[in-house]
Amino acid sequence: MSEVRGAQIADETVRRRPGRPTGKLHRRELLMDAALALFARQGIPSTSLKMIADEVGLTPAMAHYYFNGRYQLIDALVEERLLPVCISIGEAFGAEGDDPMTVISTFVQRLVQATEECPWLASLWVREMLGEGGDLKERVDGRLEETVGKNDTRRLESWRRQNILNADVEPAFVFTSIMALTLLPLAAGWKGSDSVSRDRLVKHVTTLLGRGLF
Amino acid sequence: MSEVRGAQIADETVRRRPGRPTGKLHRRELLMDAALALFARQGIPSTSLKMIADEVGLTPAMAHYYFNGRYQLIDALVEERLLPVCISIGEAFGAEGDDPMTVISTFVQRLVQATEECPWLASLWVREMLGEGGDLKERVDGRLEETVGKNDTRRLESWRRQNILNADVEPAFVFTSIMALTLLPLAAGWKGSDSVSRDRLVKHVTTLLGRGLF
Amino acid sequence: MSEVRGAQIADETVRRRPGRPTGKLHRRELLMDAALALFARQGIPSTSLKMIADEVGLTPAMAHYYFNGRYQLIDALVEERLLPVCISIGEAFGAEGDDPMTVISTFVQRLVQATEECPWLASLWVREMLGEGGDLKERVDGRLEETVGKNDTRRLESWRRQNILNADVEPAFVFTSIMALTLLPLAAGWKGSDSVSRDRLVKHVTTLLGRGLF
Amino acid sequence: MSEVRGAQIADETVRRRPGRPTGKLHRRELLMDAALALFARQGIPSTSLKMIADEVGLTPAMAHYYFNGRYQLIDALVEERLLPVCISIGEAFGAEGDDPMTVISTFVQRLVQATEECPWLASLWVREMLGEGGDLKERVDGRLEETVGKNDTRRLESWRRQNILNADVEPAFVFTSIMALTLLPLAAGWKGSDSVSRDRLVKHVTTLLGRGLF
DNA sequence: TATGAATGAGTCTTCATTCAT
DNA sequence: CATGAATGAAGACTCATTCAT
Repeated sequence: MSEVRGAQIADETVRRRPGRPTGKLHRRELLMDAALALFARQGIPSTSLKMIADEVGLTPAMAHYYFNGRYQLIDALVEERLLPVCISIGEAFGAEGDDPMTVISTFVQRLVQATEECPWLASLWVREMLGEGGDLKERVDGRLEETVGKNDTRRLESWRRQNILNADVEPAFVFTSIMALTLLPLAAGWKGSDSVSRDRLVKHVTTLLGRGLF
Repeated sequence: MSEVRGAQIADETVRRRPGRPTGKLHRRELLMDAALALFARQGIPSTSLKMIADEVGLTPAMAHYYFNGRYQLIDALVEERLLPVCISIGEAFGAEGDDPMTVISTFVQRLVQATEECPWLASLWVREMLGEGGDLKERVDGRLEETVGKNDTRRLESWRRQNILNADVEPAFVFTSIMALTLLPLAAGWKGSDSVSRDRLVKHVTTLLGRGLF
Repeated sequence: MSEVRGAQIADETVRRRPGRPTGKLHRRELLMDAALALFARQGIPSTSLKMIADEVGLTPAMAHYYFNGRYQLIDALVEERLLPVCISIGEAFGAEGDDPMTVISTFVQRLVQATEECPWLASLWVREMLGEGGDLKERVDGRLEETVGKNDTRRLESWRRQNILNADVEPAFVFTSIMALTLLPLAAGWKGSDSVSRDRLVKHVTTLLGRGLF
Repeated sequence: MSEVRGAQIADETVRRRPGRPTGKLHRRELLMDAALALFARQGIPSTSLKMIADEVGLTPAMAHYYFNGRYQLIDALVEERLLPVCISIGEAFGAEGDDPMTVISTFVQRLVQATEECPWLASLWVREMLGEGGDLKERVDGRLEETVGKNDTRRLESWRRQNILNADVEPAFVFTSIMALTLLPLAAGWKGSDSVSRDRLVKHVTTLLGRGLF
């Protein structure tokens, strides 16, 4: 999953310029890291620019300077952090020719692995991508529809036509079910930091889905 | 499910005192109704006391007066609205002697039905009961542990011992999986207002769980 | 010119309720008085809500409380202070049957008299009603057009048709000329506080206009 | 009117140094042009250094660098742009031996012509040279007094002694009246860009003054 | 009980200015 | 020369809370 560039960018910058550990890029990325961490922990509306700036040792005015406003900071997070991960994960649904179980299993695996580099992913998705007023939903939904969304519906439609899907299963809920089963435990307090726990989650989810869906 | 007292409380109050349709109790309940609706729609941190008061045609000062502060308003919501519903639903896990599938099926059914009277339930749970800084988690978690929580773990432990649970399924994730599969679609934009859609969701979830878990 | 209610409103309130010198109405009017004074002296954009509030011994938050924002404070000033004066003065142009010189003379007289009760009038008009981005222009222009504006153009048109106007005089500039001759000296540093100076200004302007226009 | 150096300075600079079209002098003049345009359109207090710099494609830091601060930028505008125009126009009042009508007529004509090269003149004068807190008044007033002001008062005093002035006309208001009649229409929305309109304004004003004053 | 008034802290944002590079 | 970075002060506005009435 090399496409997923998360908090690494900043460190790479540092590595490339060992003598200037506080370049503009660096601080920008640090701010985004802090923002994601705080957003995931406290929710977006409870997190002020000052909190984010404090985390990096900057003034709120500087946080504003880098992003031209709180709103644009969120925009930047979506564009540079959230969307790349989502698209990278979503590609699992686009791969051709695989049998349903492999598709879903790969997807879940990628999803769980992504949360290793992006610990904020689960919490952010669950808290801000649902409902109507979510700060992220409006921004992400449209963007994802263009890329990933089409694969979902196409795949599911194809499975439904081939009667692969269990009769009592609602196609419209399948994708949500996968996301729910995978992300909710991660978003909850559960600290699945070690890879063993992570693997267990993957197995748990794929088992449930494999037996339940098909 | 007579134990589930949602928005009805207020009306009952009115019925009990037909001559004073705007008594203190009534207003208190109206405020809680408005608070729950707004909390579910916008999230708790984005909802000010003024918004809640406006919704009912009261002043923010009165909203404060009735609950002695915003914090205590949330306390009251938990105590008088959220916990009763949760306990009522959770009892499905406590009933003796049923086979696993019936227990879960009943639970899911109750859960979905509860969202009919309490449309705020799913959104509130998903948004504010996860992570660490959730406004509700700290308040609800302890209280639920005392009552419902024990049943969960006891039941799951018993199933595990009897080897009823699928080997690849993680007992610690079972309860979360049920909640996730049921509440996430409800919390998402999906408008499952009619009973048909509701029934389809129940069938979808129970099918997934029935085949997947056991 | 009894219709012109300026800073008096507040005092009337006080007079009516001698025991409560700090009622809401009172403070609101005091704030508007202070705002007009500061706006006239420093210009609208240079005057912060804090300055206005300080003048009355209130916090900026209270100034906001009374008017729901700086923008709305200006709205209130226009509606409750500026427009009433303008309309009252403008009626001089609407009176029927007078000969041109009397019309203009009355108008100038009213205008000058109005600045006695509303010392802010001249400065505010000259500084904020000209150009394009004026804070007042957009608000006042439309509102005045409905009432006073029609009289202007009708009268001027009628004079032009009767060949009363001097041939070298541009009808489109007549109204502006009257305003300019009267208000600019008042807006400039000149302190025409005593009635003698005021009368001299009226005589000066009417002479210039009387001989020049007709 | 070769003394009036407006936006031309910059181009002359370029012409003088064909090889360096973006020298320091050039940029300085460009900044002053932009400042004058914005000051005239929006008023001085509403115009930030950033806006001015943006207009020329420079950074605010550079704008600061060229003038050592916002305050000094305004100083430079007065010294290098505003005063030269004012003095050049004012000389009309200093010329010896002309009859009153010629003096005034020449003055008005120069004034109107000056606004052709300096479209900011009228707006700036009307908005910032009146009242007490005007950003320009304090700077310009003293400087003009030394040069032009003396002519004014001397001429007017001499006219008054010769009983040339109309009895009902106030000598102290004469100069203000001329400025008001000429600049106010120009400062208002009226777009007198074509020379025809300009000539009509000159004729209108001189007629009014000629018949009214003497 | 109920409200308008009041406050102080905190929100985001803008600004002129400074400074190291 | 020129700029990006940084700051502190100030801007308007919101909020939960308090209090006198």
